Amino acid sequence: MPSNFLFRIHPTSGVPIYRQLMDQVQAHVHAGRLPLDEMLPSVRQIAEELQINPMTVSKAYSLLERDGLIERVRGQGMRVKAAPKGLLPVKDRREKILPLLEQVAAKAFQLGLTRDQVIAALTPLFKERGAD
Amino acid sequence: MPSNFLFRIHPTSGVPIYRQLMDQVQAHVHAGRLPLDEMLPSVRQIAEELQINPMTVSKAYSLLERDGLIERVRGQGMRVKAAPKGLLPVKDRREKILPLLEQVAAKAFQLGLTRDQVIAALTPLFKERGAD
DNA sequence: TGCAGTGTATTAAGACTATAAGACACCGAT
DNA sequence: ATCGGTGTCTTATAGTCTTAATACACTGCA
Repeated sequence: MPSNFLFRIHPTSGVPIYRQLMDQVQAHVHAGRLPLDEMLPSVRQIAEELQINPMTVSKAYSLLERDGLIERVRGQGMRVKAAPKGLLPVKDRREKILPLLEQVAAKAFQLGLTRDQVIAALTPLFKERGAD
Repeated sequence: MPSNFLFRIHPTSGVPIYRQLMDQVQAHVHAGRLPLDEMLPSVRQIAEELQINPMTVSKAYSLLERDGLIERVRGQGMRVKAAPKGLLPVKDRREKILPLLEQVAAKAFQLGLTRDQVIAALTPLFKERGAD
């Protein structure tokens, strides 16, 4: 069993709890801490650990399932799902990430970081996955 | 008057508008883009520009005044009360944008977008800010 | 003195977030 | 079949966020 818990809530951030959970699941999947086909902690388990309501966790899980990142296994729980790579045209996928990129550009401007500095910081976050 | 507007709202971020405004005012003050004793844009001016309610801007201003960052001048508006802090080292500024970049990388991974595709989508967003 | 501009108070309404307690269908194992 | 586990549905309640329309005291200026 994993010794350290995977999730944490930042109460002062202003971001809804279910959104924070979604972001962290996504990050863990990307980082490989939640491998493919791995079962996620149960809603009651996370709710107990974070002292929040199970329905809040359920809301995060449901939206992640809608996004195709995880899947529901009846009577079992939620499982990390293989990315259905390429179902959507590139243009649509780009549109989905655009709001995030706008935040990046705004924050970079705020901090006085150039485009190249941002790219330099962003590049190592992309994992090597052999040929694309 | 400055040609470029100082504030921007990200509707998809989940962060309340008044919190976004507070963060941006604070960043501008710290960076010196809003110097000491400078008058801030009026609540109605910002509300018009961002297509939001004046009371939402007022809420941000009131909380910033409570924090001592700005002060109210009756009949005039809000004035910057805090001195600009020195620009942080690049390393610290990079740290501040890192969580956002991790989110970008994770989302890109989920969508099956490569590093180059992300950069291609990000670059034009920097050009809108003028030369760096 | 008017007048336009400043932030703010008020009231009302709607959407969203989170909690609580209970119930359900489903699954695996005893 | 029973039991404990899974996610989810339902109902209700409370709080926050945002908008809208109106009004007020205050200030600088013509």
